[in-house]
Amino acid sequence: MSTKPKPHPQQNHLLAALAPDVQARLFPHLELVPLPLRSLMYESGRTMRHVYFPTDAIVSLQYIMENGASTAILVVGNEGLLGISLFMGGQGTPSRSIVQSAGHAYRLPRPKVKEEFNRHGQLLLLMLRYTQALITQVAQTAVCNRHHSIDQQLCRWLLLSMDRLSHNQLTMTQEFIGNMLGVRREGVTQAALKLQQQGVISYSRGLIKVLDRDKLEALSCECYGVVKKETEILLPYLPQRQVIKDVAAIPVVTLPTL
Amino acid sequence: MSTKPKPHPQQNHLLAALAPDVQARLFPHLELVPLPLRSLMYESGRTMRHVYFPTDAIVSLQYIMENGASTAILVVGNEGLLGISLFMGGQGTPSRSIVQSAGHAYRLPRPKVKEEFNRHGQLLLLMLRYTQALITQVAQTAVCNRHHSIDQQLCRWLLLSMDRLSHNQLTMTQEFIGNMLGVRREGVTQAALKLQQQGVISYSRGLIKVLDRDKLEALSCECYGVVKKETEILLPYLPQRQVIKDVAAIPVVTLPTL
DNA sequence: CAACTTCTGTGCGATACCGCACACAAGATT
DNA sequence: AATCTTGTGTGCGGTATCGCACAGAAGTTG
Repeated sequence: MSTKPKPHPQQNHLLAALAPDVQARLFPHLELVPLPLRSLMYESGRTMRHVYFPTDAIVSLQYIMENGASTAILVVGNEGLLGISLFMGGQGTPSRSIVQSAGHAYRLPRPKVKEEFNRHGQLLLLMLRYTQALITQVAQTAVCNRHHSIDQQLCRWLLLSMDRLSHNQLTMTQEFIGNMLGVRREGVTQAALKLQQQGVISYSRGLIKVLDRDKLEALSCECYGVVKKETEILLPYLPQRQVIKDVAAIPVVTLPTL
Repeated sequence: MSTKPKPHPQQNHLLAALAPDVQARLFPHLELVPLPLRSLMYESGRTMRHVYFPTDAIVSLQYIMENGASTAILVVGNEGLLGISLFMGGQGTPSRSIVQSAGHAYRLPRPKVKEEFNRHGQLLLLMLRYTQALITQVAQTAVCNRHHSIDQQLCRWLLLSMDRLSHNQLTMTQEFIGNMLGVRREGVTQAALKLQQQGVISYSRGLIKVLDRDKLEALSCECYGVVKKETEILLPYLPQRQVIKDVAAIPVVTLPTL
């Protein structure tokens, strides 16, 4: 086992934006959870027991149809959280959450979330704001699914993923992207080929490198920009505070295999 | 002017579900607003000043693309409310709200909503639960747009509208439905023809009558059922209470022309 | 009644995407 | 090296939907 440095809770923008006293209250109850590539964090019908705040992982939320077809409706990274039903009032959602880029998340158990909800403090306000941004993303996905080509949607998808990473490499096959966009793998192949020929990306066997981000944005549909702009209005980036010193004291948890 | 009986606040399920003391506190601050067919209740970029609780009107929320194409992502009737951004934390949303079936709504001004939010009472809990149901509807719309035929989506649309009416007649042209579904008018014509030939609906010049609701459900995609089921879990129907006696005392407001 | 507007029906070629089948290429396993 | 698995490229016919053009039908207005 190597001793890689633990990710810090402040890598998650929502946690980072909290006032020092709120951080001091909450952080002792956080648990660090490694999120391996392609692991399932949630499956329809189950009950979520934690809210997850990703630090360096990306999670996709997808709906599965009766015939097995699927579509991703949302991408969550360190700008957000997973498990809104815990404070919105439901037990779960008819969706599935899959780790799209390996990393970690800090999680807060349900009772603590409830406690914080009742306290009616800063965390609740942030969670609700994030939820509103989330709705925008889902809605724009609906519009995009209706009106835009696979080419455009692939660009949007790559950008959504890029924004939540600190580097420019994505680990996902065209088959996987097809599942996320709800289109055929061959359709993704065609679109990816065009992008590669234009020098926007390069890829091989599940490893995609983004070479020209500006061009990618230019080739994407407006949906990416609309959501980004709206999110920035709702969740303006707040300077990270440094409060916790002893990250090492936070326990590490292993997700049960699903 | 005729003296039709005013709709009662309790016709809105969320208001009806409130405890008597909450109703007593809130209802004096409600205003009745007539919602004429096709009027615009909200347009992207504006600031919403009220939360609207429809009693007998239906409102559609749509996103407009740069090229003018549009798609409805949500239908709101007496089961819900309009203006979630007022308590979720934003100023507005990049969407447009149009009255799809004439009727009325009671509205609560922003300061009162805020007050109620801070009180952290039953109304907030209900609004959040409704918001979660709303997310499910938007997400399912995204999936539906990706995977289902115009035929199926027309059925879903008719059912969504039917559920929010007390009768079986819809006043909307095929052109209008096309705008809502984000498809061509001709596509709607084809789908509607099939339904009429099967005796499921009959229609003429903007007036649609649903003749066989069961068949409509059978012909619809699963999306309708998924959302309905999820909504029923989140917002089980609560018996209506009768508290307010003097409905006539509630002021009637006219929406500014947009 | 005539003229006009609105709504609905229909035809036709173009296009995007699908489903399927298969070939090939890059790693992984033995 | 031989084999196997996984990921990617390609071709082909089928289908849903589009964009456009136009015709007819049902109300509306003058």
